[in-house]
Amino acid sequence: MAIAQYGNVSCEFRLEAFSMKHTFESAQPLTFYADYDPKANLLSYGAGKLFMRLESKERNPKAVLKVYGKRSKAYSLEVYKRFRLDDNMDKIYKAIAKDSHVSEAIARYYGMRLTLNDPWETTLCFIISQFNNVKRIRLIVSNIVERFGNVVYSDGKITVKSFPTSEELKNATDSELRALGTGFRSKYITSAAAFCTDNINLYKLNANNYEKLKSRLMEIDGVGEKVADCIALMGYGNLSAFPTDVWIKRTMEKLYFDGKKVKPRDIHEFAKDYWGPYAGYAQQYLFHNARTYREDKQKAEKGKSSAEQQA
DNA sequence: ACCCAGGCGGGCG
DNA sequence: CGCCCGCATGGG
Repeated sequence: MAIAQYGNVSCEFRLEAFSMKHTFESAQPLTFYADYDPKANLLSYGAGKLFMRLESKERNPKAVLKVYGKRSKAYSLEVYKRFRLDDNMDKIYKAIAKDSHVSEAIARYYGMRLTLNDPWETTLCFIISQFNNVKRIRLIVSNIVERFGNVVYSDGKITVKSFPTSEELKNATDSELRALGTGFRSKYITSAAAFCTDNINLYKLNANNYEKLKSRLMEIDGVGEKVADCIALMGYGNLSAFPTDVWIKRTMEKLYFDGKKVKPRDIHEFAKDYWGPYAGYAQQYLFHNARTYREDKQKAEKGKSSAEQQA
């Protein structure tokens, strides 16, 4: 593929630890509707009124991240912020790699970053995530962007739409949303959209006060403790948050609680004491490892057994 | 057929 | 408070 067809390079980042592949396979809000081409390691998506196209040349552990688009300072700052490129991964890895469980996950998914997403976008994505799986979350979010988003880029080959604002969604009808696959979550979506438009300003919440932030977010219909943690982590960049979903619960019980069933409160307490201010990064590595390494092992087993059958 | 998926709100004790 | 249940939908 000719680079020219992507337009001009607007900025370029040389990074010590950045993997677009692992970042985009790790089930974060922007990956729920981005158009990602793993062969070219090229990502396209709409963010607010921006269109982003990024290409990563990975030279593990060094990477070059090229950004195609408008050559402006605001644009490059947006990319910088969203991909948390100022995170000192060396320092973070040292802080969370306290045992082989985390250090092995870091080795496998070296360069995976948390992303910093728009608060409303994160809220909607994780309301949809409840009692759902990643594949379907991706589908539903894409459907919503396709149906309610505005075109931010179009070149004849690819069209990219922005994520709809709460105001753009609050008047959506129930049947309209259910047609997009939202199911029983449809009422949460319209209720949250109205609340975030009229009763709370997500853009004025204090990102640094973890407990306060979480309790404010839980005022939103359809946002409980787990979803609030996801929003705090990926929508506000509060790295103290430790979202405890079914995967993390199982993983934590197995690795740190001797296989015993424990409550999310016990897990939060452990995470806070053990990983401290970077607990959120530990969570993302354990979560991605639990899902992906398991899949890879299953594929390997499958390939092995079929190979044995053939032999 | 049955079980599971980045859970939540409501109702009950 | 804590516990239990129903909730839509598609894939393994």
